[in-house]
Amino acid sequence: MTLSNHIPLETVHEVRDTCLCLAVQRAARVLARRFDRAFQPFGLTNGQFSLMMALNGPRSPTVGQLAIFLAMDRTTLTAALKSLERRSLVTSETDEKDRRNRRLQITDAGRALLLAALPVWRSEHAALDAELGGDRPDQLRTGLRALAEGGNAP
Amino acid sequence: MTLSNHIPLETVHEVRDTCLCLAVQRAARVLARRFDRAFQPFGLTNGQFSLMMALNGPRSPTVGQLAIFLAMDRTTLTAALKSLERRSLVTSETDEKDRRNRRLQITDAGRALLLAALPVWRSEHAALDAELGGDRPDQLRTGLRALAEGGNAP
DNA sequence: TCATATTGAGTTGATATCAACTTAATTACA
DNA sequence: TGTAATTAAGTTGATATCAACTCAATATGA
Repeated sequence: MTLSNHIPLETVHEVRDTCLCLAVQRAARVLARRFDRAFQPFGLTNGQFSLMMALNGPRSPTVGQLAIFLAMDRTTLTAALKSLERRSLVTSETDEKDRRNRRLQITDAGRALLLAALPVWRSEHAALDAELGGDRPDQLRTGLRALAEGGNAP
Repeated sequence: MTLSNHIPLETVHEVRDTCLCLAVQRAARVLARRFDRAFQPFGLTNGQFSLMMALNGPRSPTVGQLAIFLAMDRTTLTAALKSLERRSLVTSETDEKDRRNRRLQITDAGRALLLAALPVWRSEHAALDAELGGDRPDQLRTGLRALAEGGNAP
């Protein structure tokens, strides 16, 4: 190691201890694994659960609208939808008012699967809240919302 | 839509507003994009920046140790290392004391690239801290650490 | 109306993610 | 010592992620 381009340990620790990007990626991996495993008996991932839940609103969202809601790149969503459509859990149809739009719907089978997974989400999430304890869950929700809203336009 | 398996809007909103997993995934995507773009001039992603920074400690970590630190699956890390080794930013060698272990090192070229990217990390992160304002950055760090420590064993 | 700009969505290519499984080295204990 | 259990790491296959680019439909303005 040349001294000329050495990086002081202080700096290494600064990044490790303060970088919100690193902290969020770590937490995201831990929670993704945790909920993926919880939903595994239903053949769902945490992302598929969130996606399908978002299709239960009063309006049929477009790909773009759903991508913004999930703070996800549109093209990532296109790929994710492919496997859900293949499994007939979600369908889509061209919006006849504006044929550029694709309106997404959850199917009865999708809704049934989601309903079956819901109690698992509730208990897993209650356990998580309890583990964090006190104000932390709400503080996290507030902070994470601010992070996501700070730039959910891919 | 059959009424028999309808999901009440209340439930949809409950998941949308309280699910920490969804909130973390959203924030993770937003921050990953933000830092990926900031590091783009250096040909680095946020993950590569964090990974390489972690190789600047006093000890040469093994694949497994680094995976635990990043709360990442070991096999994901194997794949990530492949492209960094191909670019000669990172090297590895078998630990002769225990030949199952692979010890990872950052190269001079890797350290130079990291040093060049460091000011960008500092300014981007300072901007982020400022956008969040007040206690939020520290509250987030505390909460995210608790989330990650709650289960960083893949 | 017609040409241009804008918008919504998809494809391609690269990397990221993890489960399930395999291989190799070491440790434990009979 | 020798065999079984454990540990570290890798491979394969599926999905996730996004940048760069393309295509089609709609909107805008001369």
